[in-house]
Amino acid sequence: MEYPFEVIEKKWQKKWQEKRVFKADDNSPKPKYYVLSMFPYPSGALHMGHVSNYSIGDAISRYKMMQGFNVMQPMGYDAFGMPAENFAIQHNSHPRLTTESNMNIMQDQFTAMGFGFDWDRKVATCTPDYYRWGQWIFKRLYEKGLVYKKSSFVNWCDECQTVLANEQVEDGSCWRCSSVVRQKEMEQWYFKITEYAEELLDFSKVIDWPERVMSMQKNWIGRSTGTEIDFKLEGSDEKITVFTTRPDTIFGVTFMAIPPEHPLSRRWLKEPTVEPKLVEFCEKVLNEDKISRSAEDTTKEGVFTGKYCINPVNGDKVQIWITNYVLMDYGTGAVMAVPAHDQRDFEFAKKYDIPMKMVIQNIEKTLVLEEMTAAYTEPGVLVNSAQFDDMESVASKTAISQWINEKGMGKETITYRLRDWGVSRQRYWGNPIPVIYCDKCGTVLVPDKDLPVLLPDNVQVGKTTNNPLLSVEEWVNCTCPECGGPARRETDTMDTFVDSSWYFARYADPKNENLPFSKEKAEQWLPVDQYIGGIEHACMHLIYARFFHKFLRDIGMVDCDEPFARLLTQGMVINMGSKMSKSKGNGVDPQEYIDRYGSDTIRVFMLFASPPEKDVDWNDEAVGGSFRFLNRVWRLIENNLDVIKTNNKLYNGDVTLSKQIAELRFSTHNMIKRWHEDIENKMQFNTAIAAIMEHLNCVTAIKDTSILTTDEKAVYAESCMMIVRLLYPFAPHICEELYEMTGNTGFVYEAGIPEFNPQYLVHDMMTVVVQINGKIRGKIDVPAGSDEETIKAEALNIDKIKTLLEGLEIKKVIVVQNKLVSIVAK
RNA sequence: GCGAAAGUGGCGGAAUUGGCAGACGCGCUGGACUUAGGAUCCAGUGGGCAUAGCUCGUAGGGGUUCAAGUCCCCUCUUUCGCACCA
Repeated sequence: MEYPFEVIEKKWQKKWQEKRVFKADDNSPKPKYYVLSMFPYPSGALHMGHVSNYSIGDAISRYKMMQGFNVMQPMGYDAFGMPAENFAIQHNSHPRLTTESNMNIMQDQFTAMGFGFDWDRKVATCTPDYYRWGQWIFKRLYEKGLVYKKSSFVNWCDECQTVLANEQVEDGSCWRCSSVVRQKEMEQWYFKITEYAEELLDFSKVIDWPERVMSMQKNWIGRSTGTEIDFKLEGSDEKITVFTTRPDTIFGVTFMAIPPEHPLSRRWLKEPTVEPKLVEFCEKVLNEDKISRSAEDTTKEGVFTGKYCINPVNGDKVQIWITNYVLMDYGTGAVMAVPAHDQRDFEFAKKYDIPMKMVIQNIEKTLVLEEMTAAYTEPGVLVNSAQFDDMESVASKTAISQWINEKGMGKETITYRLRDWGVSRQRYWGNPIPVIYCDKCGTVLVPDKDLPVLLPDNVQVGKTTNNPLLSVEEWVNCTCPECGGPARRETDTMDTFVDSSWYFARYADPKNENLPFSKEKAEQWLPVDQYIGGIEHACMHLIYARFFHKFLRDIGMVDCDEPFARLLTQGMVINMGSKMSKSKGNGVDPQEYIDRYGSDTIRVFMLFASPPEKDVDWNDEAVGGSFRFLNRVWRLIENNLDVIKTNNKLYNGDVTLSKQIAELRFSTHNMIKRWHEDIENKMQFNTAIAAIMEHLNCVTAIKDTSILTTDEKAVYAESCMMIVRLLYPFAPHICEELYEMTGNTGFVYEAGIPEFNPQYLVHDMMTVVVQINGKIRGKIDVPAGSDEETIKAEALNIDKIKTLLEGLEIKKVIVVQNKLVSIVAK
């Protein structure tokens, strides 16, 4: 017989809703606890990843409710984005319709899973009352000089007709349609996230983040200290600035390398005397896609420009080459090439027969320039470096850098790998950028009172090769807010990562019509105490959100430094060793299993299968195991209703119990202790559940309760009820039902959090292991707390030990109280 | 190449201020009850052997220690992140 999960899950979902159990109260006197799981993209169905993610969040949330916190666990939808638009194109529909219908379907699934979300705080990023405030924040960023527009080369997908972020390009192809991505020069709006690079590297204000995520972000931001050095162009006052981390090699520069995108390259290409092969080369490189151009095995190529610059430290004439291996958007976009001491420059110089100059000699003084087959990049002693000769190369870095600074030839500086965030997207289904272009007034921001710039519905999605919004003429054409003359709207929309960069703050004050959220509400609820989501967001969403939060702090909207105090990155749900995906055909639909076993079983399986940050391997048979476990709990309570009902809470603690029942009491309190530790310290729900299973085994070993005394029945009743209460965060529906069946009123969490009694965790007798030379040879039971001498004597008195020790000399005996005796004998 | 994490039964995974390796679950084997079992219950389940016991065993090799999955050194493998970042 299976327990009636279908009936009871519906029943309790309804009750929770009726009693507003998960409503986060703005006026509660209880301390707040904000649990947040990353909101989903409304794809139309919850997948196993969501179920796993939200089962973790819900377990934490309900645990905190038991502890008496005023818990806020909100949920919403990351509802803008390209998939909806592409789907609409294919099915000749409208993104708004499909998105709304998808959100409705998912809402039903959320309900069926019974997750404890406060739906009154729901946020859907595609609604005007949400995206209005994204536009508002865009304007605040702009006012602070953190938004700018520039032309640069970006990843462009012809098929999808939009710019792609770097992470959306896989092996040179579009992640969605697999067509080849090319580089296209476009005007784009950028957020100056680099302004916050230094602070984003500082994690001292987070409480608990995975080391892994922090190091990924540090790596991504890529702080690098070095020196900027100015090289004057020959016969001109104009200069070309390089960034180098190796000022110690400055005397060894033999050429200058710049990319085709460099302003000087672009200027020289337009000169009438330009060599055709230079133009040809630049065109070739610029048309190459970013991925293959930057691949490690790409051959280094270049063309000499015929121009020279002057090395400021020694007046050397330096050839300027346009090359394919220098990046325009890192450092200054120009590299001083030192072939003798940089492998890339070495390869290039060899290929084009450019001179080399050795300026660092190894300690043994055995380096010969003509015999080098690779650049010498190790530390050494400076040579050919004027007054710096004989200086140790590492120490010379500072000395040379200071000297350069004093002479006004350059300065020490810090460069980041992190680039400014390009937020323009040439697509329809996103947040309109609140900008108007006027022939007279130039770029004008839409006044606050006119926000939001509404996304029009009557757009011809997919019918144009330009921005879809261009097709809505009555929307594009507008009047200039400043001069009242004719003007045009910006037709790019914002990257959807902008929408998700502040949603956690909107949940604190979701209905606010005057601001994104009030300062008071933000102070009340932020930071998020526990954030849960996938590791794949480590370098994107989680950096963007920290950036936004710090900006919002700087304009006085929030007062904490970090948005997410604790972060848990949950693993993926995989099937037969690989990630579930449609293309692999190994996806598993949660709904099928909700129907078969109920949501409590799915939750228990997810949480029990492995620790939350590890991948969960989906296993049909093991799910059945979780179901069996819940059935065993159900039967235990159902079969013992009388004993539990009449004896629960009767136990007064100070009575004699049979050995078995004393052991049962130990098991109960041991379970409570382990449950607390596993959840509180390690968030290891798998071992917390294992502790409950072990205890269940202990309870079910008692077959006949009729022979028990009243006190023993009370202990038994407690041992049963504790299962119901401790299982609650993981399998809430069945626990609410069992709690009610056993004569309780209200909800399980209202009973508070069970605490163990340390008194019941003390055993009278302890088993001590006896080792001879490290091997276990026997065991003894001794009264707890026996002194070392007694234990030692007991151990040496075991017949078997005596036999084994015959003819041996005891060198040493180590006694560890309550644990073991280790005898060293020869 | 650089950086990080990890390697424990047939499987998912427990156990680290060093102290009985394999908790809990899946699977498997045998049994009970059954017309039946994808139900339930009981027993067993790391390998080997001369099987009341002994012995080997936490990727491999060395070391420290009375005692090592846990600490130290070396090697291998896997996963993830970054990858011409000057």
